[in-house]
Amino acid sequence: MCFIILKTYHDLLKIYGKQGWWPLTESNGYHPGNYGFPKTPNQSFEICIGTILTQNTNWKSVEVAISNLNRLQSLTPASLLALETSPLKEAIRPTGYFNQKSLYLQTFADFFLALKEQIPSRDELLALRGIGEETADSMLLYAFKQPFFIVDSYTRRIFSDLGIVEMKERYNSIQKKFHAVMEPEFSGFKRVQVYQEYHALIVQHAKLHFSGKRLKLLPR
DNA sequence: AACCAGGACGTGA
DNA sequence: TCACGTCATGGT
Repeated sequence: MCFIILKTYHDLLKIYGKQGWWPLTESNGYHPGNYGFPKTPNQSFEICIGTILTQNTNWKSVEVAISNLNRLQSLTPASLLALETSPLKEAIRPTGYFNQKSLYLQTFADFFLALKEQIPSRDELLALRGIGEETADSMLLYAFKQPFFIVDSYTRRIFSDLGIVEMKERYNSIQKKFHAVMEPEFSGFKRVQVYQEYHALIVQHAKLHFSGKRLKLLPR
């Protein structure tokens, strides 16, 4: 298992190169090789908004929604919180679930303001409506640079196919396996970079080689 | 024309 | 805990 997790990471990196996630719209999208992002609280906030909006939805739709919010000058915590409900729903409509997501976004904006630029704990995030384990870890890893490996549906598919996890295995159980392998190999901020890249590579690979639930090609 | 996309949550068993 | 149903738009 240890070998497979590390080898797959290096294989994907070799095939696709650095992905430079999280894609930030207001700073010209991708920034491969530059791990300085996010540089400002507003950029961190934009990432968090993206993690909520992309739930069970295509990223292209999220880009449209974030662009809409930016046009309304509502991409900051305070301005998003102040935005009326109906224009907010209209702005994020392309991502679907706009009734719940509008509530989730403003709940989070309120929480983000109260943080005063401190780093939230995983439990604090999980206590918020609309933030489950994957979304919490996405925020922690990409917006707050904390070493939490993200387990999404692609991760389950790829690594269940490789025989080291079960499709309906508990989130924490799968995450532990990755943490156990990666932590001894990498340390400190390096581990954050690797977790960021690994998840991005998994998504990139899955986007290109999955059709529905069927795997068309495995890494090598 | 069904199927699914970088999920979360509520419900009844 | 487990298995389903619901939320909703947009692309293939």
